[in-house]
Amino acid sequence: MGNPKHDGSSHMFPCEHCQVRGHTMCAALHGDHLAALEKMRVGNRTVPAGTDLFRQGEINKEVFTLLEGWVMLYTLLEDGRRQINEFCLPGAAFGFEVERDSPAPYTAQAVTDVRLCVLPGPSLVEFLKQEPVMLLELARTCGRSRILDFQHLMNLGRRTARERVASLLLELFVRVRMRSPDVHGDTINLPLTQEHIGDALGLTNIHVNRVLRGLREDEIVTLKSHRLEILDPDKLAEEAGFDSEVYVPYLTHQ
Amino acid sequence: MGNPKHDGSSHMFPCEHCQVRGHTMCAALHGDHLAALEKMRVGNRTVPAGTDLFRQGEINKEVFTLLEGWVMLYTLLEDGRRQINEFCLPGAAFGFEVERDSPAPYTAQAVTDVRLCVLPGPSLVEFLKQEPVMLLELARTCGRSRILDFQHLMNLGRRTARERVASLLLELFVRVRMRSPDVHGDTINLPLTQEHIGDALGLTNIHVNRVLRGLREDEIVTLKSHRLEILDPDKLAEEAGFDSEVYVPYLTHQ
DNA sequence: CGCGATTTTGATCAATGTCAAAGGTGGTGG
DNA sequence: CCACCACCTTTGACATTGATCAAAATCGCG
Repeated sequence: MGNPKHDGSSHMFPCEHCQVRGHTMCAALHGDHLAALEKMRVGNRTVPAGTDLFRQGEINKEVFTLLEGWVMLYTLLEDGRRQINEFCLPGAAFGFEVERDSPAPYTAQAVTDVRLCVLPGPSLVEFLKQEPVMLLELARTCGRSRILDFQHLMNLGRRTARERVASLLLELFVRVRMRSPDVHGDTINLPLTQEHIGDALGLTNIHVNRVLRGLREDEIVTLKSHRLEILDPDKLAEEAGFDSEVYVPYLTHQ
Repeated sequence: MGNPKHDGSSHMFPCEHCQVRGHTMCAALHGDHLAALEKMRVGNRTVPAGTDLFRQGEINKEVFTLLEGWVMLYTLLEDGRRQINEFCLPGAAFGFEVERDSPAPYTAQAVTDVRLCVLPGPSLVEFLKQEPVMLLELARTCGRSRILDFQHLMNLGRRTARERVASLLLELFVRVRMRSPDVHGDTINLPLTQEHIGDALGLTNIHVNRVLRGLREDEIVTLKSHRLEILDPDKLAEEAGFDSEVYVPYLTHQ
């Protein structure tokens, strides 16, 4: 776990060339407006897996946009129980301070090595007031995330362990695939441990393991050395109780 | 369950006199700006307990602001399992269509008799583009709601039944109390059945009942005929694992 | 008073957690 | 290039929480 590498000269990464801009609220900006945002940037940052971007209970004033890699947002109880609230994929933004000067109620930690774009929160808020279209996109994105949260509440509250695992794997498969529409096939990289999966689904890593074995034996999915392969998409969707009609639209951007 | 009573003449309820405006995104508006919003209003609406405002799977184009009573947002699985995602209290807004022309992924239903302010969604979106401060407040409110969602994810994923019940009761007590700062005392109206509580917490109504008995026997809270009395606030907070420092700020508006 | 909805209690069961320990795997330094 | 180590996965035996099934008691309301 090394130190973050910081790129001071932010003009080295012009927003014009940003690989994920189309998936972010920045997509709304062009020309001078985009240039103004670019001037505001703290810069890009690269951190190794395991790094905390900010911690539960501490004040955070930076807004991050994930360029590459996976980040997770989680909450801890005092005795160490962990709930992973969200897995962030490239294009996702996080770190907005919704309540001024309040400590962050969750931790953001890099799951893999990660590359981020960093903006100063307070300046961004001022900027957004001048750019209602971008602000609207932020609000929409937040709304979409809440729909995903609802899906996860359903997972935790009312689904069996097997349904939860199926649902999460399918969700992640769809989300990863939607970011790279030109790639096809039934396999993706999934840089999570079984403990990550358990902490997102309210299960122990041990039980996740047993469920994964079941899904493998039934030839629905396999998960081996961070590769997720979907053997039977229809059966998986059925196991997950995943209503594609309703939920896929909300997985697109995020 | 009667029909909704609709008030056609929206000028009968000027926004100036709105009881909950201070708790909503409308708080940002004054003078002509507020008048413009008022002109847009469909009007106020009164519906009896049990009415669906909109249903999962159907398109909804109205944005509701709750003026009086309780509303719940829930998601159903095909076999009838229900997850209540949120209890809305006066001042809460819901019904925004975050994904254009997509079916609502959850149902909004009145828990009690309810009075609402109704705005046409598409016009509101256009209006918000002209009112960045109000739009910012909308985004902030959505962000705050997500923090609550995270709290609920922790409930469902990592807390025991007793902790969940304690946490929900404390949350609702605080939220109800914060809306009427001049009222004091250790008792509030809680118009939920034990089945509502179970469906919000991923428990059966039967188990909720047993947990409530435990909390009553330990002289922590009593819940009888829709009155919630907090006998021992400190013990309750301890049972709930509720970190007031961190979470109370996010309960204020919503 | 009577009916449907809700609460309450008891007995039993199943899903998932806990504890323990044995394999694997990948990465690092000698 | 190998050996070691930390971390992760896998499996088994057993414990526990909360679900399920059944039924009685109570409540609110017309």
